[in-house]
Formats: sequence, C-alpha cells, structure tokens
Amino acid sequence: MPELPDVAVVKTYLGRTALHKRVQSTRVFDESVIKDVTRRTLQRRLKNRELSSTRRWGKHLFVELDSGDGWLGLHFGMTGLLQYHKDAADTPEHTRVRLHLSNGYHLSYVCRRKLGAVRIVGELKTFAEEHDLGPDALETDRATFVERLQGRRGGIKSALMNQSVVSGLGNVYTDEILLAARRHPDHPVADLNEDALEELFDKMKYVLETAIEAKADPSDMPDTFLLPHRSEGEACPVCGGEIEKITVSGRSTYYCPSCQPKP
DNA sequence: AGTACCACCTGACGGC
DNA sequence: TGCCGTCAGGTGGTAC
Repeated sequence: MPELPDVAVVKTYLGRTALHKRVQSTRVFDESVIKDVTRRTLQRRLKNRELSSTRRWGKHLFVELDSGDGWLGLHFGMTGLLQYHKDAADTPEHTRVRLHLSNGYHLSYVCRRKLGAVRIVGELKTFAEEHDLGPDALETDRATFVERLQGRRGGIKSALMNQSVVSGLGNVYTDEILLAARRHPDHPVADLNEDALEELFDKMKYVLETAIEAKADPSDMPDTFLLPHRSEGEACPVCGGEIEKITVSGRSTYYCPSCQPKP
C-alpha cells in the first residue's frame, strides 16, 4: 500500500497513537530491514527518546527524537505498516522492529516482504540529497513541478514515478493521475507543453489530496477513480470502455485506451 | 539522461 | 493435494 497517500495515513495514525510517547526499549526481530546503522546503534539512539514530531517526505516517514536528536526514518517498501497495540501478545505477524513505549504500549513496524527500511537519520535535507529525493509531490508548487519535468526525455509515467523528479508517486497513483489527466502513460514528456504540465500538476494534487481524504481506502474514493477497477477488462470508471494492461518501465500499467489515447 | 534487467523478500493465485 | 511459475502498490545497483 505504501505510496504517498498511504504514508500520509500512517503519519496521521502515528500522530494519534505513539506520538509524544517515550521509547523505553526496542526489539529487533529481523535485522535485514535496518539500514545505515547497526541494531545496537538503533536501540541506543531510540532509548529514552520522546517521539516528538513527524514529517513525511515522499514515501518516507520520519519521527523526530526529542526535538533535535535526529529522526527515526521509516520506509514501508511494498508491504509495510505500523501498528500500535497494548499487549506484546498482540504483536502482528511479520513485525520486524517493535518499540516498547513508556506508557506500556508497543509500536510495531510490520513489513511482510522486508523491502522496507528502518534507520536513524540526522538532517532530512542531507538524507534527501543522499537518496536523490526530489521535492515532495504535495509540498512542491506548480512552477517547480513544471521546471523539473521540462527537458526530460522518456515517457510521462516513468518520469512521474522517478523519485528524484518528485517524490511520493508509485505505480498505482501514477496510473490514477494519468487517467485523471487523460494522458497515455507513454506520452513523451517532451511533447507536453507548459500548459499540459500545469494541468498534470493540478491532477496530481487533486488525486493525492482526494486519496488522503479517503484515508487511502479505495472503497471511499470517488467513482471516477481507477483504483477500485485496476484489472484488465474492467470498465473504465470515466467512459465505460475497457481498461487495458500494458507494461511501462517494467511495471504493470492500467489505463483506458479511449480516455488516454496514444499521442 | 534514460531504460532494461537483476536483486532483495514473502505470499497469494491459477494451471496442471 | 501439491508443485510450479507468475505476479504484487518498493528501491538500488549495474550495464548499456
């Protein structure tokens, strides 16, 4: 689930649960999700720190430690989530790291496929530079978005999914944005003029904000959304035509050939 | 600069 | 029932 809207929902969840609680201890069930630091360092840096604020950058969620002691960096891969629970016995399956908080509750980082990451981060700006993260898709403005796309070669879908252009869009929401903008996923970026790119920016914002309002739950999204109809042969939610599946930069791509004709 | 492919992982599903 | 290939919303590295 974890694209920008999903991570935004997790951020809200954390805000209502573990935020402002203090970490007593940290259990690591699987070291393979820990990046950049050792298990010991992770545990030491978290110990007795308050989870004082949260910040999202693209698909990354950062939890500030004691306002100034760096950040706990969380990435959810394809199958990650957080679970706040009282009893250790309720620890979900596939929990890789679990914080024990001073109020007795636990915050579990769950990641079935282990494609996510847990780390300690100093400056967020530095982290973003090191990982080549472009501006967050919801925090950037129209002019910056247009500027970052202009002059690029290749198709629009690969560009939007490229985290160094704008960060936060994954396979599913990129398809969603392209249907909203009525653009074919392979449409060359170079063929889109400034007006078209601005239009795309507006659709991106609309799709992301709407998805967050629906708490990233497809069943609460507008009828015009592709998300609940992401499979071959389904009816396009806009025109009723048949959704087609193609491969774009190695990813399954669903689109409506009549709403999104080849340029 | 961009793309194509592989690797990292686990689990669900369909075909035989 | 069981085995097997394929696929799944992530990123990062390498080779072209």
